[in-house]
Amino acid sequence: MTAGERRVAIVDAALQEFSEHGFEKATTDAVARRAGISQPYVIRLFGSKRAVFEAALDRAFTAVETAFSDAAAAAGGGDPLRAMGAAYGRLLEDRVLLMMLLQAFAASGDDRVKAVVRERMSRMHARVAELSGATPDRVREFFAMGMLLNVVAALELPELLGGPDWADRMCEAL
Amino acid sequence: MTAGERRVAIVDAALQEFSEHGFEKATTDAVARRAGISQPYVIRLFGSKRAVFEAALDRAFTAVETAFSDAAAAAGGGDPLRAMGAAYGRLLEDRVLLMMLLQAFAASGDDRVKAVVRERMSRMHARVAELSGATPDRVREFFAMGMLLNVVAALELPELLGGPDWADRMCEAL
DNA sequence: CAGGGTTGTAATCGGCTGATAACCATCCGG
DNA sequence: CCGGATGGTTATCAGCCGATTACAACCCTG
Repeated sequence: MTAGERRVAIVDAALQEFSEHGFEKATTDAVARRAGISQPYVIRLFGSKRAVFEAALDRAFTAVETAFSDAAAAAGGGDPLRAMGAAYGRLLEDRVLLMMLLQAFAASGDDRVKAVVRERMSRMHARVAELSGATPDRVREFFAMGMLLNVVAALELPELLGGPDWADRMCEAL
Repeated sequence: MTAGERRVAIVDAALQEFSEHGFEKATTDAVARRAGISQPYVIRLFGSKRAVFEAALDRAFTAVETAFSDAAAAAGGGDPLRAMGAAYGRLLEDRVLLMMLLQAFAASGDDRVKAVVRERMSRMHARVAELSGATPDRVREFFAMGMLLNVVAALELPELLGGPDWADRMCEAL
């Protein structure tokens, strides 16, 4: 397997580990085992644990951006913002991407992570505003609901549906 | 100083450390130094690092609940939900409480943390619905905007006001 | 088939950190 | 003044984890 393919596999594994455990608790050894290789090789291909984290974060943001672009393109005559919201809801299903974003927000105490997140969020905001043509108020509400859904995903509230009604109420936004 | 007073001081220190660094990266030694005592004493008074975290989390949730109750009580004839939103904005100013909540969400990969957060969020949701008398839709939007503000606080976007316009747009919700 | 680049591993190190154990100081009631 | 309860500390351990080093297998290409 080429180093490039290996890198992809490592980012796959890293996305799982970091999204579940966060930057600090996730170990490069767990990433390596998940990718089927040895821990030192992970470090060698990326240089450091932080670099692996940033690669995984980059993929997560890129996936969301792609989903938004595709949804807007496929919206046709409908409301692009609603189409993007539905696309985000679909991303929610596997929980991994969204948890990764939440972990990145939480890791923003670190200045480098914060800089990356700021830059990507800035891009995403501009892109959503451009694709949707919506008012600033609606765009803000769109992002607010997205953040709520991140937390809903983190707490695994969908599995509570049919339970306490507050979970229902929050989830029906989809 | 009595053990009870010491516990309060430790929770104060823990709130700072955990909110900034998250559960994993924050150290009991840093908490101890901030509280002006030795690291083993922190462990002895709380039993474990996790217990310190949970105590700090409890205080954060309680502070928010108190702020909401006070705001609703002081709302008079005005809109209680708007008053609570303003109160949340005021809490945002010191960033610590909100960051603590965000860290708790991120730490929800841990089942015990997740259980605590679910329970407290459930209580808070019920309380807000009761105090405000608002429709489920409005209550959900209220929480969504709160989650957005958490992220805004984490990324320290207010310091960007006057910079890229997306930060302005998100912050003007206050 | 020589040999260098590529892909990978085993062994190990070194620092950090939560937790434990043992000990010490101070205060106060009888 | 004695002795236990209370409020602490120092010293130390034991495990984890990221990173480094040195080495090994493989595969092309000339």
